[in-house]
Amino acid sequence: MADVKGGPNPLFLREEELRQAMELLFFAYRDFTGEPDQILADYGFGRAHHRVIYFVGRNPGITVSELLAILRITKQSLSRVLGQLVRDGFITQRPGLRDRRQRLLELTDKGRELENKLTEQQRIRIARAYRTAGAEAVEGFRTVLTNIIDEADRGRFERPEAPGKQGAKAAPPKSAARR
Amino acid sequence: MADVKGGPNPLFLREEELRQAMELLFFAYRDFTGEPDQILADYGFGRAHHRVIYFVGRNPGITVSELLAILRITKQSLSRVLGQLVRDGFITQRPGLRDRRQRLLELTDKGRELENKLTEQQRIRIARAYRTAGAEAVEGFRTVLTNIIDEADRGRFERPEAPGKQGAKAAPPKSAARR
DNA sequence: CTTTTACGTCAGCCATGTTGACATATCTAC
DNA sequence: GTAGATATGTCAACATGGCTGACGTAAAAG
Repeated sequence: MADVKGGPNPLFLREEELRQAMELLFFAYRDFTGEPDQILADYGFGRAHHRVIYFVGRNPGITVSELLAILRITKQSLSRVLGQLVRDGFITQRPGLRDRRQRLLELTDKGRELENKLTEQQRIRIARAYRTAGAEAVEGFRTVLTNIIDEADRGRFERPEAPGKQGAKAAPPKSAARR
Repeated sequence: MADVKGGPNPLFLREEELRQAMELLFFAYRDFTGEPDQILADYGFGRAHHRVIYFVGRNPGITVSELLAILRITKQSLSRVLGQLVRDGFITQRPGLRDRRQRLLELTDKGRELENKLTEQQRIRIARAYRTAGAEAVEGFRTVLTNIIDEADRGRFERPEAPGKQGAKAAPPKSAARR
């Protein structure tokens, strides 16, 4: 951690730096996801339910395939938790207008309530970290994390002020406007 | 991010900003952990094995309880994967010197080899993101992530140049020097 | 000497991922 | 309008990796 500017072993420093990043990700994700679990347990749900509720809440009218692409799980796995959430009245399905094979997903009021309860602690945690770290650090946080993400999904996080390659994507992905 | 100092709807922007952070974490972690899995499958292992191998490699001589505290799982869960790794010759155990009830864990050569294979892609991914984002962004990334982590574990990531509260912790946690 | 600690183990349960096969409704193209 | 592709669902079986609870042993600590 001393030995900046071409010390005796820059490769070791690089390695150490990379490993610290990996651990930061591990610990941050561990703690970030750790809190909502008790609430979920009260409902007989797990993290998978949380993820589904979250992304349906964020993308009202999302299709099943879009959700699958985000979560990167099989339809059978999704079907299990999604089925429960629909049966228990947290999510509604309705056929697509243009394509009636699709099941457009949306949170019910009950679903929105649970979503809010679940993410509240996470929002507080992030807000605290953002406040403590300051705007400049937040900018760096976003930049690095975006670059860690597979290129295919970076579009979700494009900033309008980005100079250079600003394609034509301002809207989220494809969903959201299919109601 | 626009709309500082009381724009039309600062609360909405804040909410949006926080949700983007949550999603950045989700996608980054999804892609960061996604790659090593094929390699693990070749060995008949899963992600749990990877985590154990990683943290034992990082903290040679770590005790079982320390590992449990990092992973935040039960000893029964750890025992399953750790047992396999020891039996298969990736990790060795030896009794502690001061306290012979402890089993100090260490990677074997075989273990180190696998560790390297597993984290290689992850190191490449982080290195690419760091290079693209630049030193300043990296600094912000570290600052924000550290603040997302539970206070109890932030010590692992303390920087020597940090002004203000620099306690007396320079060495990692407690392990590492117990051989 | 008793209690606490560090670790292990057996047994069973649950959540959540997987593969493979098959069914149905609907859209698209020829 | 029929054939094939697509969106979704479902059944069955299996693996991983969490969990709880109970019990055991060796060593440290009082």
